[in-house]
Amino acid sequence: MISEPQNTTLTQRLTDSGLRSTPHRELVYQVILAKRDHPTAEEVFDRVKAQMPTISLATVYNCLDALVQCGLIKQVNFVREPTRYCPNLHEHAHFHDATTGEIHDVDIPTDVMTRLHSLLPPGYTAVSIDLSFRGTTRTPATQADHHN
Amino acid sequence: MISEPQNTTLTQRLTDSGLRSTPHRELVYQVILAKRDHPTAEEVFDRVKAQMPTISLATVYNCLDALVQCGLIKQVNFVREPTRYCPNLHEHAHFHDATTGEIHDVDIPTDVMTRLHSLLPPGYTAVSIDLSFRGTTRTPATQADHHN
DNA sequence: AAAACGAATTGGAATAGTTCCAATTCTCAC
DNA sequence: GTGAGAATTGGAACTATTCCAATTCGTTTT
Repeated sequence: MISEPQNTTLTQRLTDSGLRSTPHRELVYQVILAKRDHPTAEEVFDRVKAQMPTISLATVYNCLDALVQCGLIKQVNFVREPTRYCPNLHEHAHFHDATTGEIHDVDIPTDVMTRLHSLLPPGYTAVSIDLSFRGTTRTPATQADHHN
Repeated sequence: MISEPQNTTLTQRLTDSGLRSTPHRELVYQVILAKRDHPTAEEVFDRVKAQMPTISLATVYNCLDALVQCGLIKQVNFVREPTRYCPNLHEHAHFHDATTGEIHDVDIPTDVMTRLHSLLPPGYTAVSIDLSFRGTTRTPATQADHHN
């Protein structure tokens, strides 16, 4: 069930950043990949503990930092919420549903990305762009609400 | 030195949101307007204390919340940094200079705003958009670095 | 103007999220 | 297998924020 190429990428990326590939880091990464949501460090901790009960929260933070450092995951944060982690490396934005608390990925076309970069005054160079929406999704109440 | 119309706006906005205009809230707002930066609650607290030494941090948080609620200031947050507050009500983005730690406002033209909204899937309604860049500004080193 | 009511403020305690640290364990290179 | 350096651990420390009960303040009612 463990896909070889992904681990290769992981190891590759880690060593590229001068970091070691360790079982802990691999598991943390796997757990984040497994469920395409945006867990907090605490949530990652819980999920990882299921498979590696001895791991400590400090190590989870450490692993997450390592993965962020080597570019395999990204940190996302919303106002007064704990930091969340996201394995989607596509350029994308986040939509934070104020009602359900859910976070959805929203693709951003390249041209929009380019346009955003072009808004910066001369001399400014952005290494990352963070775009997040907050709002609501249509409640499928009066419609056919058949899927959950 | 206190501009009358601004206070009127403040009072207006507060009462519109069912909140009272109080000396504390007025001062907090003034202090944020006075310096066009992006202070944390703690920084606001320090600045306010200079003029009103008895105010408590809890009250500062309360006042900031009130001002956010009535739409006079906005919360901004960056990864693993305390929440910052911003009196610029224009649609704008933030550029976080990774080197200096400074935060600069970046205007966003209406058409870009519109374009961003249009990226959302049907049924999604965004009440706010949060756009922030992280990067560096050109170090005026080899150039004429005459202004500080 | 006094009383009464609700909102705002206060200080301190509590909580949440994250980082730090010293001791231990692990991994890799030799 | 030994040594050096990196990773992990648990717990304490720290920072940011919220909560709470008591008090104060402003308005409105009378």
